[in-house]
Formats: sequence, C-alpha cells, structure tokens
Amino acid sequence: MFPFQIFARDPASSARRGNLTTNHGEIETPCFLPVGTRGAVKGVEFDRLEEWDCRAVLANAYHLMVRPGEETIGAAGGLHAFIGWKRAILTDSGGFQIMSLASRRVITEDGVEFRGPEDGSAHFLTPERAMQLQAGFGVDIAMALDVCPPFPAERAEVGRACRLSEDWARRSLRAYRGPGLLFAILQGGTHEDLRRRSAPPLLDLDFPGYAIGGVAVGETKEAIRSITALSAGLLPEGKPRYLMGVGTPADLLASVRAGCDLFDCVLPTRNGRMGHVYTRQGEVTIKHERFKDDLAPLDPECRCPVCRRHSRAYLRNLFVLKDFSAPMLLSLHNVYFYLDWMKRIREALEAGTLEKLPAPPEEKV
RNA sequence: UCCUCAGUAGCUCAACGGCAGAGCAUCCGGCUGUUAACCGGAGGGUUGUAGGUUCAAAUCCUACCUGAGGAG
Repeated sequence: MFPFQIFARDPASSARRGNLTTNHGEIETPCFLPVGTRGAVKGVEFDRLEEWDCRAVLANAYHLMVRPGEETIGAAGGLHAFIGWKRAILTDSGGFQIMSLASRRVITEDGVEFRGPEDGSAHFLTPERAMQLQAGFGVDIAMALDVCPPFPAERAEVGRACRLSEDWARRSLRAYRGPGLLFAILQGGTHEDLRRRSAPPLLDLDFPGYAIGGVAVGETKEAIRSITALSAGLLPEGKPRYLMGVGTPADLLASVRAGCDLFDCVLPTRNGRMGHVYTRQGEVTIKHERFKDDLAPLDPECRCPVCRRHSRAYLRNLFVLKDFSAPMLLSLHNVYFYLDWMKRIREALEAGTLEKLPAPPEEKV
C-alpha cells in the first residue's frame, strides 16, 4: 500500500488532510517539522516534542557528515539512536548549503566540494554520497541532492540549477539503498516556465514524494505565495508535497491551501532565540521596552507551558539579562505555537472549516 | 593636616596640545530546506568645578570639589 493516504479535502482550496506512514510512525499531514539541523532542535528537548505530538523533525545530512560524522552515527546504531528521537526523521541532503555556504564551495557536474572552518577539512558531496549518508543514518525521509540557487540569481544560473537538480535526482534515486522514502526536489526560482519545464522529468522518475525547493530565499512574500501555488500544482496529486523551508504561520496556511503537506522552517527556533515570538494577535519582539511591565502571557489563548506560567514582563527581563532560559522558553513557545497551528489547520480540514480559519496577523503587536 | 593617584557617554575605559572615540548597556530594524542565543542601524558629552597659558586645552598651569591609597 502506498505510504501516503489522503482522507479529507478542503472544498474551497487544494488543501488535503493525509497520513504519511514511515518506519517511525505516522505523520499526520499537513505537518510542520521543527528544524534540528545538527540533530537537536535548538532550545527544545525531544521530550517536549513528543509530549506535543510532534511526529517528525528535520536534520541535515551535510552538517551531520561534517560533525560528528557517519562513523559515529553508524556506531550508535543510526541517527534515531544517536540523537534519542524515536519518531520520524527527515534529512535534507545539503543542497541548501550550496546556497548558504556559497563562499566556501565549488560546484561541478559531479557534485559539490565544501571547504571551511568547521573542522578545517574539505568535504565532497555527490548525489551518491548524499544517499549513502542518509541511508546509513536510517532516516525515514531522505532528500535527493539538489542545487538551491539564491534570489536574485541570473536566469541562466537558475536554469543550470534545474538541470543539475534533475540529473542529481536521477542519480540519487539510482543510488539510494536506505530504509526510508526518497523525495526529489523541484527548482526553478521565480521563473514559471522553468518550474513547469522541470517538473515532468522528475515526475517520470516516480519518486514516492516531491519537494518544492528554492522558495523563500530572498523573494517577496507575493512571489513566495505564487511560486508555491504554481509548484504544488505541478506535483502529483496523490503523493506528499513538501515545501522546503517555509515559513511564517500565515505562509503555512497559504501553502496548505496550495496543496502542500509537509513543512519545515527555522523561524520558530531561530526567532525564538532572537526574542521574536508568534502569537494569535501578531508578532511580538519581546525585548521592546513596552513589554517591561506587561504581565500578560505572550499569547493569552496559548496553552503552552511558557504562556501558562510566565508573563511578557518576566520573559523580557530574562531576555534582556541574557539568561540562558530566555531563548529556550521563547523557542519552546514558538515551536508549540507552530505545532498547535498545524493541528488547528488539520482539525479545520477534517471539519471542513478551513476556509474560515483566520491566519495569525504578521503585524507586530 | 600633608603626600600620591584618579575623575571623559548609563558602565568600563581610549584619545595625552590639533574634528571626543570604542566595547558593553539602552532603543530600533532584519531573520523563511540554520555558517545565526546572530547581524545591522540609531540615540547618548559644557571631558568633576572655576580660572589661566595657547592660534588651538580632555590633554599644560593654579585653586577648589569628589573618590581611592599612603603618611602623621
């Protein structure tokens, strides 16, 4: 039986409610995966994620290859055992690092060579190597190695990224021998024709799932929304669609409506550490002086342990004092908020009320 | 009572005759498959006080005030 089943649809949009079966439990979609690049969701314990019914986290094969290395993870019995997480793990292959570490890599038809200050040595990543890593880690969802161009980028560069990503997807599929599901990634930047042209060859390869990549790398919000909607429509109806790296709570709702099923984003954890939190009322920058004596919780309707116990004034004080608990507590709230937001989206989908679900404002409180 | 040293941004200190600066703090902005508990911007001064020397003084001189240390 195909691991992805859809059992409810939104009559007013392309949104669907599904289940993705993995070797480490069911992922109820639409689903948000907290980002744990190096095998830890920064500031948030796995106990909490389990308690909050988080079904999957994202890690990064490239970063784990650099540190601690595949031997260490292999000796531990795989990535789940090494990090102590029993539920599903999705690993990105390192394609994003081709963009984010652009100053320290050389890209060729064969693969990409990274060299940098992490441990002083060079690391070569090919599609085959990325598959070997992810297979050895024993992850539940592995990603093909792709090339993620930044925005803005020359059209020719985006076109080259599309061709390489397609070629590398083919090589990834041929090389992957792991226990998980392998997803391919659609590129094309903001160019509708490149997206349209890139999708069919990938679909011909018949991956069990497809991702939309190269989104939210510098474009406007409008571009993010339109590319996402276009790309989702190019991907198979019956397979999971993973929108990589997106986004804000409002982005997530819009993308669910566009037909996406899986999401990850650093915003809840990174912004939590930076003192920026998401609430039903809007976004709160906790360091602002106006919260100095605000005894209300971050979000009065939030049921997270931080909002149940602490006031904005207290959290601001911790943040201003640089107490280690501040970034942790704010990340905790944000991750809870994201997981809860996706749960509300799923419930609305099941109840057929998604159309009426209001997105949290992106304005500041 | 005398001697020595020190007083510069909220704090710690630079500048030692030639445009008064930095770090931290404060305030503001940014962050979308993490090189990020990060990056960027702004505000903030009668240089302890009062005189003097000089084209020019935070800087040199005099007195006073405050603080630290020492002597008696």
